[in-house]
Amino acid sequence: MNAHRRLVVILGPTASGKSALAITLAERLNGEVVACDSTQVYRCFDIGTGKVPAAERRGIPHHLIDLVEPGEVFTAGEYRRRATEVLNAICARGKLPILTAGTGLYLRALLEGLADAPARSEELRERLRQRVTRRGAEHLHGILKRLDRESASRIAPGDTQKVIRALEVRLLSGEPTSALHRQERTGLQGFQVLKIGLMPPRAALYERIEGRVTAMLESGWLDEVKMLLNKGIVPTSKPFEFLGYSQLRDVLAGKMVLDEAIRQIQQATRQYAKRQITWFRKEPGVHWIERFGDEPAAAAEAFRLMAADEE
RNA sequence: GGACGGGUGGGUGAGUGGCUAAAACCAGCAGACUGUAAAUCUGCCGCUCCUUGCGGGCUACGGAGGUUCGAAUCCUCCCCCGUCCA
Repeated sequence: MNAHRRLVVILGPTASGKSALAITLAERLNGEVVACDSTQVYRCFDIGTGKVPAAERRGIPHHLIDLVEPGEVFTAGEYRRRATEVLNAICARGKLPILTAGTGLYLRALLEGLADAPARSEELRERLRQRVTRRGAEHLHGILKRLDRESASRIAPGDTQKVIRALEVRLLSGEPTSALHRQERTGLQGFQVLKIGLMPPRAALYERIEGRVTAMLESGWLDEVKMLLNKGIVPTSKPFEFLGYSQLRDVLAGKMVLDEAIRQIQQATRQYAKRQITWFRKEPGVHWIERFGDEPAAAAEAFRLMAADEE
């Protein structure tokens, strides 16, 4: 009965114009925007994470933004739960949900589901991390090799973060991660999904990223960071790892000059965009538009795709 | 004019006779990714040829010569850069 509920996903690298296209589509198709972005879920970190200011939302509701405090840990599993709820609620209201996706893992978690694996355990992670400090990354990978040979062969010995997660799953569930991953997972139910990918030419994208960084600074990014610090948000909390925030934090601490920070932020953002492109390239069933989302031609193409998808 | 120090691959920068197409890092490109994902990690990275191999050829350490079986590494001259002395 609800198989004809629709979901539009707009995906693409940072600065490709996802938000602009989403708002345009939402205005004309009675839609609401749902963010699929691991950084926008954090409150107070606004400018650098690219949240669309309320004044520029043209009355379109935006969801899954400002979900947690800076000190909290947010995960793909949590995103999936919240997003599923929000999507269902939007449809129940008779509106069209439009997802703007920059975080590939969250999108996959939502659409395809996650394995039935245990959530993270800070205590266990701490213990494993200490082992790495004392015995080295290779040692931990060796343990994984004994406990879950298959996962060990797929994870590089130097990738401590992933080695720890695999061990965590194995130790907490008693089963190898590889086995859990083979089990059936349930993805998003009852939606007809249309994926639109924005892929402007690389050089133009990089240029836009550079301009975007300076524009963010002009709109008060540095003051935002200053306020966060004054408010007492710990400088080592998770969101301070986000692109730009660590550099601006260092500028305010007198450890870096602004020009150097700008250079580094632009560079890091380009590298990030590249990683997103690598991830999205293999996302199945994407209708690619080789333009920025704010170009009229991109919107026209998106509407065409929507209409074609209707049938 | 003189005394030192230095000129290395896109950048920084090791290397003082063969193990060096030349460490390491950065940038760049490509890739991986199931609960930290704006994170984390991996590969490639002078040109070229093929039977794609711990394969062949060519070019390369400011320039030109020289010593040597062999030079980024030693010698000579020259050109630049930095510091100091006049």
